[in-house]
Amino acid sequence: MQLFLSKFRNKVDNKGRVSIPAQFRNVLLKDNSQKIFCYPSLDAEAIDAGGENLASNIYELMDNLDPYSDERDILSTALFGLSEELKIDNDGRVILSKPLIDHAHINDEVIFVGLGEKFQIWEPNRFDAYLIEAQKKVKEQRSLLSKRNVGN
Amino acid sequence: MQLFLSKFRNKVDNKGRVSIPAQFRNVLLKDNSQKIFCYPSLDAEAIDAGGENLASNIYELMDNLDPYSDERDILSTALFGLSEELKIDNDGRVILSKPLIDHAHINDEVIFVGLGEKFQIWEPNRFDAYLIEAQKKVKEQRSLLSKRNVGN
DNA sequence: TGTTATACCATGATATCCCATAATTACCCA
DNA sequence: TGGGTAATTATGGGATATCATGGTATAACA
Repeated sequence: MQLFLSKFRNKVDNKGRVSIPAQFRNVLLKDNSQKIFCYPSLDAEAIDAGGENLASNIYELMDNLDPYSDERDILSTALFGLSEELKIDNDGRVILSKPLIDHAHINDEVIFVGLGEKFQIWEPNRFDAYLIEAQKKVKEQRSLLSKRNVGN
Repeated sequence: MQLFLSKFRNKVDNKGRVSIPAQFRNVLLKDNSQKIFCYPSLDAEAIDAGGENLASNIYELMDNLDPYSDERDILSTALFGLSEELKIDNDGRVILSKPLIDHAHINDEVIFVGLGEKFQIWEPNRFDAYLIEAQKKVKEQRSLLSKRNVGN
């Protein structure tokens, strides 16, 4: 499978349309997708997205549950109920739904971030803040590591 | 598209009519249904619904139970006794029956939630409460769910 | 006859399709 | 290598189709 890599900043026009970066579209095509599968990210105020491959991963999770159990209904409410398949139009654009926009606090611009088998869609400022936090954590980890090294 | 995905909020007009979301209608068409098969949800104050596919799955499930078992009696009463087939009119609407409305405490608006092979119809406020619980459960179980993925 | 369900029509909002354009990138060949 | 040409891309706008929803008229019914 080809991976989603790198990041791109695109505009949301006044009809709510956003271009999927061409590089990502190419990955999706290899995955046989004319649509993207998305859901609100569990850990971040961002949208998780991908092609058939990502979708079927989620479907497989559900297949392991008893079809008529309470547990399955509850999990599929959160997984299927909050997921969406967005059609990619002839110009390579999608329209993000209101719930997804709200979850990620998206305005008139977004950042697409490749994460390998999936990608995320962020409001640019929030993504920057997230990056800074992430880098801070990396540095903390590193200083912990180097302290151990001092002992040698 | 063949699974019920995402959620939609629609109005119930003063004749009791509700539009089935177009996306769901498309799934039903693939399933050859001009009607929806509904019954009061066993574990929730909501309506379970789907097309031919759901109906036949439930028949099948019933067939596999011992004809004289309590389990079968209870299930067949709970499901078939209370299940209904609602005609979809030319504008894509159905009229919910009084018992279904009562079970789900529906007023003048509903939420349609896709759960994969079926969907549910909720009174919006009750759904919101249920969704919060569902999200909590997904987060709890996430490590379990994602461990299965590691194998890939 | 009054009541309820069904078919039909109207409308505003939204989504979808198609085309235009400017900017960028890929390509080719001297 | 350079420079010009052709594709690709992101983005905007207008026209058309679809959708949810309300209303009216007709048919079934009891």
